[in-house]
Amino acid sequence: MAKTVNKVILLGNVGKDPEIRATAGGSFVASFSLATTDRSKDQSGNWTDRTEWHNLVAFQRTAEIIRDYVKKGSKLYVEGKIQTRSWDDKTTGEKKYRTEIIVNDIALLSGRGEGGEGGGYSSGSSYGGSSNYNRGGASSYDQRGPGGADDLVSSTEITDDDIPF
Amino acid sequence: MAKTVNKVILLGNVGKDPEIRATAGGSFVASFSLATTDRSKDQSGNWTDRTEWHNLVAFQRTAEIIRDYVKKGSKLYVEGKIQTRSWDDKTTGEKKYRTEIIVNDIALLSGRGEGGEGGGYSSGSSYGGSSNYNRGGASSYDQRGPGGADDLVSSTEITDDDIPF
Amino acid sequence: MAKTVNKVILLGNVGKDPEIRATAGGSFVASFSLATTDRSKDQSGNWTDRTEWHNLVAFQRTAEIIRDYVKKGSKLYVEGKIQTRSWDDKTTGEKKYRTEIIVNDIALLSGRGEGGEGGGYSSGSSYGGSSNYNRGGASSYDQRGPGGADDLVSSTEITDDDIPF
Amino acid sequence: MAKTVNKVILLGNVGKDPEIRATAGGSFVASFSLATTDRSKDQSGNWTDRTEWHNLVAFQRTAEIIRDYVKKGSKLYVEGKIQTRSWDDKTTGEKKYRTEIIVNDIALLSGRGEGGEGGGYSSGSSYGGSSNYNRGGASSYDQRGPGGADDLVSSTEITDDDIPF
DNA sequence: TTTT
DNA sequence: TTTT
Repeated sequence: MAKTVNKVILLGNVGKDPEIRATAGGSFVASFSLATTDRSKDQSGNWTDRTEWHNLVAFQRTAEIIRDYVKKGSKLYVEGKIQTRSWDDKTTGEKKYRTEIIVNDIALLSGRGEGGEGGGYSSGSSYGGSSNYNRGGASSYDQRGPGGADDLVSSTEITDDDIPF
Repeated sequence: MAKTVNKVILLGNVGKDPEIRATAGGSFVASFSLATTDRSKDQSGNWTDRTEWHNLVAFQRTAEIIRDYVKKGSKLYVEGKIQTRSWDDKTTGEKKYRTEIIVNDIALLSGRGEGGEGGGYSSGSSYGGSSNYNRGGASSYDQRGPGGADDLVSSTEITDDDIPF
Repeated sequence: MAKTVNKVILLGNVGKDPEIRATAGGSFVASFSLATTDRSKDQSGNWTDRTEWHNLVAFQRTAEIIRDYVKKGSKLYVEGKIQTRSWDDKTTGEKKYRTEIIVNDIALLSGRGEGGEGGGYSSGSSYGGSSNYNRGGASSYDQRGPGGADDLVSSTEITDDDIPF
Repeated sequence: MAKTVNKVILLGNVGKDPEIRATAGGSFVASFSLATTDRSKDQSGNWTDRTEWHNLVAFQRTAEIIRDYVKKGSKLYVEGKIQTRSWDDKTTGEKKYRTEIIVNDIALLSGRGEGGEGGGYSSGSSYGGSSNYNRGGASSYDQRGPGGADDLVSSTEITDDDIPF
């Protein structure tokens, strides 16, 4: 039973390709930004748009789905909670804050091919970074057994059945 | 019609008496903090609580209701949206950020008398600050006509009809 | 200020082309169904999908947007509230209930061309029904002045600027 | 990952003491109604209140908390989803529908002693029905070991430590 | 059937 | 800085 509630619902577009890190324990963390746009009237009575950028962080299975299917421009529905981390800046000694949305669940609203100028869902390219992972890799969410991700890359035609959710 | 969604739902307790400011135009702004508590398992598998402090800002009529009925300890349901303001620190020149919840609607969950060690809903005390307002003052939400706030303070018994919502 | 909260958030697909009715006062009402799908484990531990059909009702400007841009298959984000109407069945005398979602806001998640086997967003066809209106007509939400909807139909290439939201 | 969203947020008052049933497997089901009130303007421009009654159903641990702590008049925050069951009426043969909110989580907003004219949280009374359970009974959520519910009833003073959440 |  |  909840004693308090801290709930966020966002629907917007991803600003850049997500950054994926692996933890020592082999789990994944995805970080990315999401833009929402508010239309409101200014003092002069004119409608103006204000874009809000949210810092999102996702873990584990959700991070893997993001790694594999979310890229710059993707339209996403997100449920999560607000969390603010604070630390003391090493140089200035100042208290610093960063507010992030801890993602609980997402719904992908961009079809394949939509949502970004980059490659498709399985680009096969690799950054080569040590703890930087790339979409298109095998996901623990993919439970099709041997063949898994390779099939995803090599199949001549990708059907809906190839998408593991 | 919305193109994007930026929605926050919070239920928690107010950390301090809200700060109320008046704008040049005679409108009100209420600023206050709200605590939510998350229970999660740490690495050792023990349940630990983490308290999250949210910075809330409310305007106009909602600010007046907050001025009049919300105080330290009040339990509150809040709907709003996330907004991050940024500015350049004058001394260090650094970019600074502050994330706030812009309040759209609230529901007061503390009965009168609950939610704080301080006085009741109409303390009658005054800070004397130039643009700092105190609960118990006349509210534009109070539409009882002449007598308004004074009656609220002087009446021997406050009934439900005295609460303007 | 709210005393209670009755809030619904849905994201799903429209089951049929919406029905549009006009009120005596010249306002519009849109009725349509929206499907959401729940994945849960049955008694045997197998994942099963259950589709839930929601009856949605929208009014005024939102109804017009739905008339003009929503059709069978459209993916939609909806905010609203739950409302149950009841009446006595004329033949059996029984009390009957119908629960509907009163739509407050929507976000269209299907691009143009997506979301339905039917015509595009501006079919130009007409049912001819007395109080049955068709997408593609001039909308009070369309504020492009003279030319409005006709341009929408006749233009050789529809750009984003043609979509009035 | 979600493909669709079906989410309900309610904050209101419980209409009657919840009904608790036990399943053959020893699990619990709680059924109760919750009222929300909408204030809207009627045709004449007057504010009118409309009370909406929601049928809620909770399972397992949540059902036990409801059994033990929720009663007529309790103020409750609820998260859940909409579900409509249908069946064929045995006598008339008609299709019948009942829309219910399947409860995922609750937050109790009535303090002990608040929210109902009836007894306290541990009335100790029993209906005697075979599959009808009463608040105050032993809960699997209560992990105080031997003594459990009896202690709850017989203790001269109930402290916060007696509440298992 | 609740609540204020 | 809240609350239980």
